[in-house]
Amino acid sequence: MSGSLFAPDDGPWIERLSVGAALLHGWACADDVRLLEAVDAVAAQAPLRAMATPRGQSMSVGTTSCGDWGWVSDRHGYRYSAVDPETGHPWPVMPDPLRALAQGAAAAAGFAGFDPDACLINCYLPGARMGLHQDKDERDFSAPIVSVSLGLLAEFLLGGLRRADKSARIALLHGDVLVWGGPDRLRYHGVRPVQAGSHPLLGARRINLTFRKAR
DNA sequence: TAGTCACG
DNA sequence: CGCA
Repeated sequence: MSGSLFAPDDGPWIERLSVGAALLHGWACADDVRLLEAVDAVAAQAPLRAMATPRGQSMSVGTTSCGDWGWVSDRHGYRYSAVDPETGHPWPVMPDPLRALAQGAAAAAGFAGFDPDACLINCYLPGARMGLHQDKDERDFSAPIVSVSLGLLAEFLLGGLRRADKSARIALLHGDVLVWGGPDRLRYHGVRPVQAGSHPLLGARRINLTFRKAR
């Protein structure tokens, strides 16, 4: 005998949260080193930076992107851009391990055929957070959102379709993948301030990868 | 309103 | 902590 009677210890397992949302526990754990190497390669070409909100305030997360489109924010608003505004260069190509992970996770959650053209990379140091918001800068909402967590624990907030709706608190651990789409595609969501800590692979940080179909 | 902060 |  080995392991707990109450928690699986032999690989990923899928928790269905609602009709269009699923939490894939530990889905990315087996590939974590490869994924982190890919993220580092992207960040070497398109450095993480704190973006400004349209009201001029600095976001607490460090952000970069890869793929055909990158999500950007400045005084002009939120939008997708084909080039990194910091360098004027196109975003780095989406590394194959990242694309494959997103496609596999989407399929496992019931969204076969997901073909992301944008991967937003957010780096959370302790204290960093993400306010409640909707992902609504994409052209159409038929494709799901695939969110991969690496490193420090995050307390994720999954709200409803209206800002005032109550949010559920979901613990996101290293390797967890959260997928939401269909009737849940426009759910408000956010991340509570990340608590201090240290992860064996990533140290004192959390990396989140968010895959979208922007166009 | 992908933000912060004051107030109860 | 929730609200404005």
